[in-house]
Amino acid sequence: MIQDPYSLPAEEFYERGHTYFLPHISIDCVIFGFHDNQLKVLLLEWKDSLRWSLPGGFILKDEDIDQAATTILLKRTGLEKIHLQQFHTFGDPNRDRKKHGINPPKGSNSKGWLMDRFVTIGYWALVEHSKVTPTPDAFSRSCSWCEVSEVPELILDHNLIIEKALESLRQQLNDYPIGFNLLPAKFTMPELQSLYETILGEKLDRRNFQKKILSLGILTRLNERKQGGAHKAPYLYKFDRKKYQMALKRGLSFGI
Amino acid sequence: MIQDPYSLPAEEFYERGHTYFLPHISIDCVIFGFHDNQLKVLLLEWKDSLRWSLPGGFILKDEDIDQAATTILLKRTGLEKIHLQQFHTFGDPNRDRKKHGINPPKGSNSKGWLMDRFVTIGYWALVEHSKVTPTPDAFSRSCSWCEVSEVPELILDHNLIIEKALESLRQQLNDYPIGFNLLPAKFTMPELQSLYETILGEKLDRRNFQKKILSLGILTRLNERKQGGAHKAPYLYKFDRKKYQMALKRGLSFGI
DNA sequence: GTTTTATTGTGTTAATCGTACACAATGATA
DNA sequence: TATCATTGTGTACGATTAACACAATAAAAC
Repeated sequence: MIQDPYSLPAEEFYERGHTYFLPHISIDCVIFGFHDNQLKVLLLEWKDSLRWSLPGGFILKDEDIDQAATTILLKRTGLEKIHLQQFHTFGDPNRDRKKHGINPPKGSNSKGWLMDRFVTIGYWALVEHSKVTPTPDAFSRSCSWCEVSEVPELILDHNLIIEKALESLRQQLNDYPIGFNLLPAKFTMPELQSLYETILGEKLDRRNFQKKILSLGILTRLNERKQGGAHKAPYLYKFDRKKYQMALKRGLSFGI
Repeated sequence: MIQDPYSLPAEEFYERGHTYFLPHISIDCVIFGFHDNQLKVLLLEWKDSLRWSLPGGFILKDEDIDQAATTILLKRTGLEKIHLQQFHTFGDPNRDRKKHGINPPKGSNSKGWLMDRFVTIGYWALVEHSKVTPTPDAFSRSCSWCEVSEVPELILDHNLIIEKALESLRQQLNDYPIGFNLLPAKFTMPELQSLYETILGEKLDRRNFQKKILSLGILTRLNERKQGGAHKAPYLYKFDRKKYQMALKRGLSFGI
């Protein structure tokens, strides 16, 4: 028994995965990034080049499910500390590759464990786009960012999973200041506003937005401005974890 | 193969359950009721009389997980149409009866499927207390209501599951008008307010509460008053599903 | 270099919403 | 018949949100 079954070649993973993992249970991750004023998700392109799917994985027989999700995130992005959120478990009995006409790799047993019905636990994650190294898994030829509104048809119910993840993300963005996880350490107010507008899908008033965000008292304005863009250079801000902790104690009222 | 494995005697269920259900996956239900101005949950007392647990069950190999939860609800309450909400999946590897010193029934195989590690999908449900017929399962001697703040120590992480369910319920109660599911068809404003106060754990102003609730435009005041109590008889109201649908379309702003 | 342009930084006003609060009406009880 | 606890209703104030205007600035155009 080796330590990391994900390092196995695809054929062996397919034939022997069931000795490592809980059967019938998987994890799927909707990994959000923000780039060029667009909200993107990380997708895998299969080696047969005809199918796309969400990054996913399985749960070791003695592994915590959050830990399993963290491992998947690390493998696909190279990042360790990631804002991670379980949001829904999908249990339609048609979540079954056989029923969707997905065949096992050539030469493999067509009754392999991967061809069973799976209940999948959905997680979404927020990552800083520029820090991610998209890395395909053993079954994929590529791993790449895709704008949320341009996601192609994915296997099984993965399109539905993205929809539900977005819904949950919008909800959370309204209740907690989690948007910073999608931006670099230093960012401008217009960048933050654009992020909110993109995710929530509505235009916001520039002045009221700034007032609201600053009133939370969790940002520090730096003595730097973002140079390079055309027009007036905006200030840079950073998210202040200490201020955030203090604000939490006295009760943080959010809602954009 | 019979149709309903839950009808099996406990011993047979224990020995042969794995032929019907997905392994390593369970469902646990936090069933909320409101009575005597108290929020209650339905608990099972085991036949050995020393342990308590949440009502739960398993997923048939070709069954939808929401359907599986609905079946559990029906078995324990006798009710069919129930407001049901999946809220979290619990996947600590220590969710394992062996690790918690829980023994299988006497004479049974100590390596039975029920002794494995389980990932459990948590649902909460809102029911009308007076309509429920609490019904124990094959492993339990009783099924009864327990005030939320007086829940005894339960098996595994079931106390944690209740905590998380409550958290999710409070959140939802703030976002959607779901409280009516806990009351009879006809109810008074003081009853509804008491329900909100109990779940949210705070006193509310009587007049502002009424204003807010009525402004939603989803209640109909009946030409009846609730007789019998001491003091002035309050009006009866009913939740109006049609008005609710219309309100949803024009955007329902909630938040108590 | 000067002008133009799009964008940033900031503050004021009006409208809305939430909170605090008072008094008359009612039904049972004393 | 008087008392009491509770219900039904309305108003005033403060806080929050939404709408809106103008000066400052950095790059680009001329």
